[in-house]
Amino acid sequence: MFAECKAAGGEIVFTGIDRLDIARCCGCGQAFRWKQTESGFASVVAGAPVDIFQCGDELHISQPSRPDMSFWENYFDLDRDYSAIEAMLLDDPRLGRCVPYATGIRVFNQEPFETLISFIISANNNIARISGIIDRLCITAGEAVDWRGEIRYTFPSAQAVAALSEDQLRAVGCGYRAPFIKKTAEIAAAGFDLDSLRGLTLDEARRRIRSFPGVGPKVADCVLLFSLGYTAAFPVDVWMRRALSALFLDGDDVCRGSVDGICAQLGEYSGIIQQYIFHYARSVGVDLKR
DNA sequence: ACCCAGGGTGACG
DNA sequence: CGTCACCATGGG
Repeated sequence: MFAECKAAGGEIVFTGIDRLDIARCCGCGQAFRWKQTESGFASVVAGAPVDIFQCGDELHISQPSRPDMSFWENYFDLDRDYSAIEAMLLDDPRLGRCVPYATGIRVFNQEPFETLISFIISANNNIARISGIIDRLCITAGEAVDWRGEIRYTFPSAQAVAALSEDQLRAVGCGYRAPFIKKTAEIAAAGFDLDSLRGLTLDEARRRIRSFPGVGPKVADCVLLFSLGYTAAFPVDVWMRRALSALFLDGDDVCRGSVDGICAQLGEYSGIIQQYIFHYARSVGVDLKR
């Protein structure tokens, strides 16, 4: 939620934002291409370079093309009442414990193809290395764009990724995921419209997106949550496994049924709540015992 | 040398 | 349905 938005001189400013920690958002593992600068963060989104910085409850966005407020409002999920979500979490001591570690997080609405490829790369991998692989992929297959004398690279199109050989994908560090990425890009380039997955039931969207090679339950939910608007999608990785075990299962191992039960309890925003739990787990560390 | 990281696939019961 | 070895890679 925000109070006001104005555009002037190629800059957009959202003011009066309740609950935003942009550094936390950019570094929490939902997006891999926001780079820290002296004053804020820099990236390339939708083919155009962008610089952002936060000052108190203001978010400043600079880009060369015409400002598009509604795009960024949606991208940063600014039109959602996160203070209400946090209030709900604070009602439950198990979830309330996560809030201090994660307040200000927002679930971005990113570009579907970029998110799909990024999270195929994320499988059995760590965040630092995922970012490096994606950077090299963009340099190899993306388009160079100039921004105030600095060269940045767009995330490559499905066609551009599909045109790479498996060896080229291995050369940027994809490893054994190279054939998955190539085949997935080929399917997307052949006309599989990821936006057609919007508005389905969650289970149906899951079923369809898992037809891409390299996309299992966890990657599917990441793409649905981080790029296709499914706020109930609930990715469970090793960190979530630890946190759910400690917070909800009295130390027992997580199984599929227990996750379904927890999600039903958390409700339609379980995916957003997942971000709070995930960030708590990563902040507190492996030592979630008790 | 070993373990781990925002896991998925295929083979086998 | 569930389990399990295997898959590249780099950092701790």
